Amino acid sequence: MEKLTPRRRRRMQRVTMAEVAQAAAVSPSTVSLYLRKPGQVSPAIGARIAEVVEALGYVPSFVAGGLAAAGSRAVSVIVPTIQNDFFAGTIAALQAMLEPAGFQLLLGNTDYNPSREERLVRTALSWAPAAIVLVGLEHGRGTKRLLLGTPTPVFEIWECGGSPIDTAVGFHHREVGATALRHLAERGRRRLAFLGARMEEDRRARQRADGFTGAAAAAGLTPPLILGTRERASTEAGGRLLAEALAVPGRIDGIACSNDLMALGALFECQRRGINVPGALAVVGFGDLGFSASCVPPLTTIRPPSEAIGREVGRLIQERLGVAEPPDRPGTIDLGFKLVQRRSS
Amino acid sequence: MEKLTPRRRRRMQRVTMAEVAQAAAVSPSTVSLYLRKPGQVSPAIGARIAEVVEALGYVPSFVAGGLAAAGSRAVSVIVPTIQNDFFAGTIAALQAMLEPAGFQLLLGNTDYNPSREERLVRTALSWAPAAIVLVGLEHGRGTKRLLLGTPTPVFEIWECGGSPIDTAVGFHHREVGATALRHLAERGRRRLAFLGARMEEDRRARQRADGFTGAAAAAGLTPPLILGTRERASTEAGGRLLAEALAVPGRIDGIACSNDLMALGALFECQRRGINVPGALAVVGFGDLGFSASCVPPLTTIRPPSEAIGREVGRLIQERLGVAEPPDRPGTIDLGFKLVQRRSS
DNA sequence: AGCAAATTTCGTAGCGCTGCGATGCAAGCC
DNA sequence: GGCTTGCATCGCAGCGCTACGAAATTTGCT
Repeated sequence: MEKLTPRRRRRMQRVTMAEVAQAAAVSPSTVSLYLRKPGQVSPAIGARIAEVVEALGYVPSFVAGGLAAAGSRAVSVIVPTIQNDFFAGTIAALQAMLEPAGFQLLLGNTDYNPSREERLVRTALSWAPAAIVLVGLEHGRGTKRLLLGTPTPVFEIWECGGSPIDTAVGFHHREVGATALRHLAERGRRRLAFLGARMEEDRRARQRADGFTGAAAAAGLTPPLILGTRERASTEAGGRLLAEALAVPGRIDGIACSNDLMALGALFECQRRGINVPGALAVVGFGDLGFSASCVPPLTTIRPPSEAIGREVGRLIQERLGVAEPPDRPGTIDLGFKLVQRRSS
Repeated sequence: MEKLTPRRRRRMQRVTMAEVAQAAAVSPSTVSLYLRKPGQVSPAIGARIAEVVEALGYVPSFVAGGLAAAGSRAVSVIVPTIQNDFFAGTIAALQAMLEPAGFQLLLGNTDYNPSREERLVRTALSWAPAAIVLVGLEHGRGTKRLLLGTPTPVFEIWECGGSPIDTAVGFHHREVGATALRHLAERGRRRLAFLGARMEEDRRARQRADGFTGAAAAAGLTPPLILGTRERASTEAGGRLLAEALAVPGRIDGIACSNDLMALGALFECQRRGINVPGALAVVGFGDLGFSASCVPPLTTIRPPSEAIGREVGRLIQERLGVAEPPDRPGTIDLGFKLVQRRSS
């Protein structure tokens, strides 16, 4: 029984580790060891291997490596949208932490759709990533089941206060809303409104609105007007919602927005209508985006720890690298936020 | 010679395809076939497999699959930065095209650093992606060598006019600059300036500036003032550069910016100084970002085909899926751009 | 020098899956 | 009936690499 047709399989790589080993006159194990832990190989042989790698243009296969090592150097990040400076900042910071360690980011965006989130989590797990990062503490049944059943570390970011699957890194959105309200109250504002985008889907925006309302009650103020829109945050929506708020009887004198982009739109609307900010209307945003410090007037806003979240998660992932067990119990890291007062309030 | 210590290796998966096969009383090949091409398996057996998959919570391993199939369902995307609405839009569109086909995006950002680009390309290739997407036509020596040596399809996006490695999908930035200039000239502006960010690193911003200058010469105008900054585009930088431009003797009456964010900053600066736009100064941006239609005054800008690039690349990747050979010769797809006139000019 | 200990190198057995050809079996044809 | 044809299913040999333990070599110590 001999091979009649020698099976010819499609090859993936041009140069394999075995070829490098042969050219350097060492065993494949040594090449592998050198590539992973150069310190454990004698300098002479190391140099020889390095030379051959360079000469042959060898590129290791993470696919094969991941299979053999039962785990890849990839981190799955699943966010609602990347067209949003909040998450983009976190992702960039995370990437900056992870890149030196040779990690790759696997990106997915759910567009605030739970069933897409589940599909993405499933795909993510198929890659056997070193960790999986997703936004928020609320997930669909199926998603939760998938995540609870995996040994992969799970990081839930940009939210605090619920019960995380593994580790949460974020801050309290209710507290953000309450802070905005207290600030406006301190500035003497009494008739307030909250302008939000995507309030149905974005639980965190809703939490900020709730915190705003709650703090108003605590301060003995008239319940604030809560206005929302289905669309994503934009200056256009901000302008439109402000117009709506102004049309309501009983003149408002202060607003908070779920996003600086909305706040900027409100500022534009004020400019169009000749409303003095902060004289007639105080405006507080959320996000401290690129333009917030230099618009007219500069925007008072609440700065979330976007980059800090990315950095912290990056750090935790590396810390957990070798560790097989998840921590004894789920943990939450509250990174807080900061009110940045500028001239719009 | 018997196994004294039965080698125990770390397992990657909780449930493997073999276990699914056993539970469904079929061979692993059939499970694999069903998962990849359900139509080629009889309905009865297909249903049985589906049931077992669900019951066991089986998640296939793309790592093992990719190794066996010599190629993975991942697409590497390497951009200068994701903190920029331009590229974020392209990535989102690409993701939307690819997600239904089960692809994953591998993201990297170079921060406009060529050596980081090379490192990222190397990492990307290690994943044996179905395609690799990067921004621009200019790459370091090493990067180019890596890309020329791979059978993986390479897409260079957001630029046209050079010689692509494989396929380019973008538009002409020089032409963007020229269009901005011609528009300003038509509106009767004669003393012009161009405000750019990251001009050293961002070749495309430079090309827009060059096109602006070139068209000015062609129109017989005084050579425009070209002002740049090292930092990334921001309203703050836009305001500062406008201040610089206004300080130069010989009053300017029209500006073009390398980015709508810069243009917005210029508008803010005008507002602060009481300069009438477009009366005393016409402003043209680039990007048509979210706020551009609703700022004060609404911004005339040039809209790049951000999403169209993503969609087109997504389409091309799927088209190339089974095909082993790259197209006969490199190709370029010019998606054009559009001047959107609003009230700032 | 002689021996134990430490360090460096190697051989081998998979990781979980897919592609290829083979096999079995029912249907179609002369 | 004997033959081909077509279809569904199966068996097996890897894909390229890493973990593990063992072998070979060097080092340290008396």
